[in-house]
Amino acid sequence: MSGIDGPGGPTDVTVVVLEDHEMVASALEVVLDQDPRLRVVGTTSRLEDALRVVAERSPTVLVTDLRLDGVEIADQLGRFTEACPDVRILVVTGWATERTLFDSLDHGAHGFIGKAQGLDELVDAVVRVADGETVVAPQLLPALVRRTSHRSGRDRTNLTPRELEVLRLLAEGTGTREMAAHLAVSPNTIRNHVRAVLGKLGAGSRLEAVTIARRMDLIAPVES
Amino acid sequence: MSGIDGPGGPTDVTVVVLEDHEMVASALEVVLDQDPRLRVVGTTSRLEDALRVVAERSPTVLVTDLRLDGVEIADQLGRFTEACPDVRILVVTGWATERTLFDSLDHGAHGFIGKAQGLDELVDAVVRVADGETVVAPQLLPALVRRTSHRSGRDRTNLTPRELEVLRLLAEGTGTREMAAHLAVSPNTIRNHVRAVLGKLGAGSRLEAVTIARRMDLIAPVES
DNA sequence: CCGCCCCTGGTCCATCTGCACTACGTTCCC
DNA sequence: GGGAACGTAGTGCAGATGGACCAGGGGCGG
Repeated sequence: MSGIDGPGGPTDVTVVVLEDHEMVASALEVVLDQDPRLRVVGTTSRLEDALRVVAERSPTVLVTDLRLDGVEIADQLGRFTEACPDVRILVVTGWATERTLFDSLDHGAHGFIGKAQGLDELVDAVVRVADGETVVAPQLLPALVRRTSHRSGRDRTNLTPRELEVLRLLAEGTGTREMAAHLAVSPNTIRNHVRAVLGKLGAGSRLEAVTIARRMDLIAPVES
Repeated sequence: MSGIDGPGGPTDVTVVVLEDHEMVASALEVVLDQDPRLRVVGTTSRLEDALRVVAERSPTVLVTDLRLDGVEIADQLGRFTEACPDVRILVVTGWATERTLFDSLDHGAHGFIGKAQGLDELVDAVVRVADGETVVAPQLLPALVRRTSHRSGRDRTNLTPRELEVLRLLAEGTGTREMAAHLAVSPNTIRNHVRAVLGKLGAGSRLEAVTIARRMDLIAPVES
């Protein structure tokens, strides 16, 4: 446990950076390390490495990007808090949407900013997150307010888990028959789920449903 | 026109950075500026700004990422060489595929590396591109070789322009009737095009065709 | 000039899909 | 206990789609 803060704020913040692109990870490391208050103790583009480093070094802050869709955001963040309960997580993503924001915040993130932000804001966010604040990119605040006020803004699609699953398979071009086999249910059931998805998304065809879902980022922009 | 090189290589390379994410752009600027051989004279996340700066400053090298699909890569690179015929272009992308590589190289890029590369390689690539070399990420060399040898590797799908157009519309969830209206042809014609696409891609449904096309990156991963 | 390829338009038919509606068992919560 | 939501499964039907063909017109290179 490195020192968190003196009476006047954080002084020696240790940071681990996890970012998909090695080049960007390294560049961020350089930038963060230039700030006298911050010390980068780990930089990687691989989740496993990051988990290991976090467990070993117990950094003050984990700066991580987001490469995954909803379910996996939860999983990813969960594994970090599991590896080191005290670590504070700042999500930095190029895919800043209401949904990724909420998913992150719901699953343990203490900060969330987009890559559209500048470096100053990044450093500032790291420091403030280390200091115990919860930091959210200003542009996304309206969404937050909207959510807390009349609690919609997000899951107004309210697809059931099963429907989401079917939707994801759809997005991969899976046919009815295959889906039925894959999920071990009757084709009729698949058709019902698909129907429900179409209805809830307001789509007129499977194809349209997938594009709508992609736009609402219910599914990752590019599948594996 | 800043000096290109003395007898021993480039000495004062001016660089303009264009990169989607402001944060990454700034970070790369910091990193590049740390190298004594390089001088960053412009950093932006907007194409128009980059074009203006390139026209005004005539930098040695333009470092740019790639956010667009094939057609627009050509357009983007073309506008830069138009703005400043002498500028050498290094493409740095997180979406490094054979197709983006070839499209870039075919349309005036002098270097192409992925964001999976490290900072050293980035700096090295900038210097070498400035020095007159053509730099390609090592991992992508096999693709290059494959192409130059038996000249396939790429357009073995050989979709016709019209078919590509239909495919792109398909990817946006457009229905047969809409496509017919949009392209001002008969629905029958659309169906023939779709059929041809399915055949050439080996797809069994429109949905599958779209995902296959996405994987072959015939279409952009996320549409506007 | 002839052939090849592309865009266009069309037909026939079996199957799939979208739409509507019913139904049963389970789980969870009031 | 009862209701709501969910997953499962089914039926029926009109229209869309995939598969297999054919054919004319235009452009382009041999």
